Amino acid sequence: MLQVSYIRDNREQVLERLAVKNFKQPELVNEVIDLDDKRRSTQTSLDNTSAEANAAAKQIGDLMRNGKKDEAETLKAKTSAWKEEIKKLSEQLALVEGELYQKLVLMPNLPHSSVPKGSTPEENEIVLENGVKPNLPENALPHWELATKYNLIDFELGVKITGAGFPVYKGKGAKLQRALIAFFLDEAEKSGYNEVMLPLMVNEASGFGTGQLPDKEGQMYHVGVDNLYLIPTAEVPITNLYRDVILKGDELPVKNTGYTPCFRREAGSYGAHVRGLNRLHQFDKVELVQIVHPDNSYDVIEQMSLHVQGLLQKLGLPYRVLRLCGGDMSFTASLTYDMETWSAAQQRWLEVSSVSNFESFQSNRLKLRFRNAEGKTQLAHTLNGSALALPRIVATLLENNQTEKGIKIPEVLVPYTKFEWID
RNA sequence: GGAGAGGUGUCUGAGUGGUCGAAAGAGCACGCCUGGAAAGUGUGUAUACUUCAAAAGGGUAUCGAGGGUUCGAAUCCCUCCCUCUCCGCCA
Repeated sequence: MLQVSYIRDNREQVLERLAVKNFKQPELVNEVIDLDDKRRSTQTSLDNTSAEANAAAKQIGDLMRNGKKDEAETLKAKTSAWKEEIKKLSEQLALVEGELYQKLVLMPNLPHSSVPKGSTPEENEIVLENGVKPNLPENALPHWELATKYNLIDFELGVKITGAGFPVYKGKGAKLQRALIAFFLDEAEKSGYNEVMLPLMVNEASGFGTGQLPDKEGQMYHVGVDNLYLIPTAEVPITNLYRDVILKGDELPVKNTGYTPCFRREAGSYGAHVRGLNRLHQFDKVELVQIVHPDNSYDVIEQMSLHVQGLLQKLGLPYRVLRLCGGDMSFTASLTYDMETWSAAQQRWLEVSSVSNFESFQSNRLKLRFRNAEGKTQLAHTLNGSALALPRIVATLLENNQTEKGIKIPEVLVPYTKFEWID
């Protein structure tokens, strides 16, 4: 959520930057400012009236104590007008605040100046491409066939016990999952992240805090009896750890990492592109979250991008980094890098990580602040990134490393898998 | 799930209708003291809004959340949430 004060002070710039995101309702900017004017004037009237009523109440108390009952009664008689006024103004204020909030949550975050204008994925900027795409033989198999051939993943069994999109990993397939999780967590720790293990369900307040609610409710699984949501990403519980928190200046940066399964309903996505591991309802992911000083957040996003790239390099996977264009970015981000690996058998790029700077868009809603050098509270910047999401890594690993004699495990993973080949 | 107790500031904890944004202590910050530290001592120490104000400061709201009673609510009433203790169940 954007700060109203920022919108007020930077009206033209806000309009310009919203245009980069192809925002369709620029009129909201003026509406928000108007509503805020109304909010302020109503608040002022309410405050003034309350001040009068408070003064009278205090006076009545004094009169009673001094035995001047008659005077107290006279004054009492006058208070009903204030009470009515206060009630009316409070209702008005609640109404205006509600309207203002409704408009404000419709406004996306402002893109960073480096974000290219554009509306389709084709307009994303390719920042760099790294690694060698393997030349697979004619008869190379896509990962879902390899998974079956080597008895690594059973999609049918998942359907039987749960439904489509809930794969069952078996034998070396299961071990590979565990190895990747441990590898990613160890690498994060080396980069200074503190590991946390978290609830996989969150309450409504947390859903609001990171912006999944109210709009994206349909993307999460909801446990009705207890009104809890299965997390779509570890970002939700990790970031909400800091909801309503004021950090000391020297506590920044906060660097947390966590492994969790992620649950996404992905309603309406079917077809060839979601075959196998390409898109699932439940998948595993290691997430990085940082809370930083606003001055540093753009340095930090570069560091996070390098961390993710390091993982892909160590795994020997060809990848590219995209700077997302305004139209392809998420609602909440100011700048996003997507990392994609080359899936050699499918002959397409698969997104395996997304690293974003949210500036104060999330922290405003979370009320995540820190005490700055002047001792004042100030909204912190938040960033997060996957490092990494497992399924597509597994997909490209299986496809790209397939040989006549089996699938070769990358060297860095062998200490974790304890086997070098899937055969 | 049953029975009971309770939710106050960074923490402990007082406060049962007005003088309470809230005692006291601890912690923390700054200063004095000291060769240095401890002890001692002094001051300060919530958040948000503000078309009051240059600032100091002032006003308003907030004592789990939301409603209500009252001229006036941390304090009384109602609803909800949460925590603790005992019993039951259980990895």
